[in-house]
Amino acid sequence: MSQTVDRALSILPLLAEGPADLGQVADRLGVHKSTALRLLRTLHEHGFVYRQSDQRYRLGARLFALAQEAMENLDIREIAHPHLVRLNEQCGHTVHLAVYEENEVLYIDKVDSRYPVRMYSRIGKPVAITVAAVAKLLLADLPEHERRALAEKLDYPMYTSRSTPNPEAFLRELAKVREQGWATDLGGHEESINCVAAPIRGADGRVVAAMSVSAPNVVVTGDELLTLLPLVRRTADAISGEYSGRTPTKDVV
Amino acid sequence: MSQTVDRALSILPLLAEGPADLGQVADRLGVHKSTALRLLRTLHEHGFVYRQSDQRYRLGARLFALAQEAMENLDIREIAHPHLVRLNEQCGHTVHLAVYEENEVLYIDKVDSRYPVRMYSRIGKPVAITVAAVAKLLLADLPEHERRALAEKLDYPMYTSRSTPNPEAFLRELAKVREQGWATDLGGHEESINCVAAPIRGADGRVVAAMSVSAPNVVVTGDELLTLLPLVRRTADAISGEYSGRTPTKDVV
DNA sequence: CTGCCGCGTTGCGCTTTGTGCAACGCCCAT
DNA sequence: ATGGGCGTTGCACAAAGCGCAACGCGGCAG
Repeated sequence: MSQTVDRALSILPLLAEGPADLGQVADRLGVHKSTALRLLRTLHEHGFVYRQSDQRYRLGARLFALAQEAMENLDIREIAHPHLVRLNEQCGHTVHLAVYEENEVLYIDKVDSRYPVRMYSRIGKPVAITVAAVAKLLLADLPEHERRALAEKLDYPMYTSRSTPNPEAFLRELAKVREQGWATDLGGHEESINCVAAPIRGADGRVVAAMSVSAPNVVVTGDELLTLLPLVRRTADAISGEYSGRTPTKDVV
Repeated sequence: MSQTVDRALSILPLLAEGPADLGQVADRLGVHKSTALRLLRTLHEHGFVYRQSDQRYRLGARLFALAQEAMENLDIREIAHPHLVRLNEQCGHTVHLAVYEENEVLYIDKVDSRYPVRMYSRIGKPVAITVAAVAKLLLADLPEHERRALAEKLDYPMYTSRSTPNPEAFLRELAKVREQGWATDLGGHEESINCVAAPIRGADGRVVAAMSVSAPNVVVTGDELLTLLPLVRRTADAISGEYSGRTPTKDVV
């Protein structure tokens, strides 16, 4: 809607691919060099862009800072974290927390079996939305038409022979998940990894996040993992309770 | 320089503090609501901003994607990674890679003793610049006046009794580090953690990154850790060699 | 040593673009 | 019912961002 801002923002993904000099930026934006210069300068002032010694531009540190900060201010994440840790202590496996946002599913927290590590490494990268157990839960809760529309336009990469192959199968799976209130991924993403997941709901009953426990086949079989389901669901419900018990309006300071 | 972009970018840090509604954004920007709306819309189209169910805006997933992508495209990181892994295999301790950028030091890679994990959790957060061994190396290489100016304006938090207390001590430490070509942090950040670090240099001899090995006191004493210094330096030199051997211009595709 | 080329940079006149205003519609709370 | 708060829209005005052309600088080649 705003041309200038639009152009400026378009620079960022472009630089994400790698450093570029003024001319390259101007060309790829389809604007005059002087225009690109002004935009880059503005981005620079805000620290979104950095000028390395060879004069080329690359993305700046401010971007990381923002991503980091945004992450830490997610309410659900904050509330859920201690629960995830406790679940991890109880079962020993990797625990994930994920949210849905505009056609993507993001991991926003992780507790690994060894010790707590936020798996930022996954953030931003498209999660395997067609197979991940948490993704199924999040998508299963979308309104009918939105769910259908999304299913149609997704890609269905066959990570393994058990990956969801097409929109029809996916929608069927989502219906099932919606019905039963939990989800699994049995080797659909990586042959030897199984997951069980449960939804976290807000006060209105809508699914606001999903959590899962993952373990490799060699440690526990899919069936054994399923015995953890009650525990996972209980944890998810505890988080749901705490989340929806919150005061709905929370001031921004 | 560009008012519109300037305003739009100012929205992002503001939202990083927490979700905000249109009125709040407009107020804090000092612009009319309709203006704020247009800016937010543009940000939204680019996925930098997300509208949650209560209509309030928060930072969007695209931000994470960008931070992630930028990270992965850092040349040094790519080149260094296998070396870090090998060093980790040899000594078993945690290995870090860090760069300096506009008054901050960022970790850009990590190999933990257990298994490889990118410590993105640290990214964006200010590294303990006054005590970290890698920070000393990176700052020691700055031009005299810049180094001095930076040292003056830094804070000197006393993480432990061995933390660098003030600018004078810091500049002395940097001079020493500059001289000897390596650095340590002996319990300056956390009482029981020691690090040894070595610089990675570009073709022109400037320090482009620094790497370190960290281990808790209980595993190896500071003195024992120092015996690893030759290995660390050799690794750093190997990375330097490979890095500066590169073709200087690298096309952006 | 000198002249050329490529690059980033600057100042400027034109007009597109972003701006603030005021009015509207919606929802919630009274 | 009714009022207030909020997001949203259309519009007229002028500010702002735009591309152009010219400049300065450094590196490379003749």
